[in-house]
Amino acid sequence: MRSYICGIFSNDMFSKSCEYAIKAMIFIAQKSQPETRISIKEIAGGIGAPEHFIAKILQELSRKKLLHSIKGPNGGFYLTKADYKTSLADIVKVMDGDKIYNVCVLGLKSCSPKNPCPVHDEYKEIKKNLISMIEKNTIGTFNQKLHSGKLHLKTRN
Amino acid sequence: MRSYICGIFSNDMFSKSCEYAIKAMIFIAQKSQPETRISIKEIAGGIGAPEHFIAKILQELSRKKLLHSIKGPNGGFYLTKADYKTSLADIVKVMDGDKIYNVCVLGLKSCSPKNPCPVHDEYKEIKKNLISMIEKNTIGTFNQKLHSGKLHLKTRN
DNA sequence: ATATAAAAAGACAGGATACTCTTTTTATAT
DNA sequence: ATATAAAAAGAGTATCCTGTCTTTTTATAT
Ligand code: FES
Ligand code: FES
Repeated sequence: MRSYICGIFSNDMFSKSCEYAIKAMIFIAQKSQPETRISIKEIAGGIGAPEHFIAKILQELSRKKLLHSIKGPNGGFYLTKADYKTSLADIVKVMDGDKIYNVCVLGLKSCSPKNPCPVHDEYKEIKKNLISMIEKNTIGTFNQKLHSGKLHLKTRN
Repeated sequence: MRSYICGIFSNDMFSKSCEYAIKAMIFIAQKSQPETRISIKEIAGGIGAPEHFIAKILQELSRKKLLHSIKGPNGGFYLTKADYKTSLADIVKVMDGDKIYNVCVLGLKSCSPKNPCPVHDEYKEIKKNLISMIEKNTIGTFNQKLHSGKLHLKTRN
């Protein structure tokens, strides 16, 4: 058995970058009042991610307008009201592209009913649910749940 | 956006090794009559995998008794009747371990209701379906479908 | 204007998966 | 017994994600 730690099946469901991106968005939503800015250091500590690594990710999210930032003293990251409508799917697409919609679980060039791999039919429904889930859930909905106090963001339990 | 090709979400659902393992098992089941042996070369060609790479994978599957092999002239790989009962879950466990049962999609140390990450509840049902799917589907069931002629194994369409 | 604080950007190191190449072992046929 | 064919095993390479470090840019406060 390979020692590689895997996700749903063999790999992580999300890339590490994508995991951190989702957690960071949720953390910022939770911590920031509208227009309050949070620093990279605070975010990194809050979600248990390497500081310089999460910095890169925040830059990417910022470039794609999923969050906003201001440089200089008292600067930092923040979300606008509109940003709370960002879905998990939006984040995943920014971090890893839209492969989710056409990737075959067995590695065929593309997933389609015309060229189905052996597990295509079995996976079809699951895939639909997965996509529906990440499209429906937004940062705002997670934020509400977090305030109920039972959810965790840090890697180490 | 990173150029990394991803699976369900960001990563491949299965590792490449696991994909090849599943395809190889299905291919062998399809090609071999009981006790007929198939060579590495034939398997590699049949599923579109690198020859020496699939060799390693077949060795691993063989060590774990998911398939059988004989060395020497006229040697090769084959499946016994019992081997047809191998489930996708069995293969995944051999190739990548049983992380599927306790990995958190957001990278927490473990997935549990006591320490839920923000997407835990949304993911719970999907995870159940995924696990159920790979546990129910066996090499034998795929083999029957393959013989209907519409399924594909090779990476390139 | 200057110092400062914070993000943005660039370059680099580590580790794991994916893949290749070579040698060894073993069973078969002659 | 010997040659041969095929899997088993070992060693090494490439690529990519992950993570670290340093420098640059920019906005703020004094
Ligand atoms: S073709 Fe493989 S999952 Fe659709
Ligand atoms: S705790 Fe994250 S998926 Fe269960």
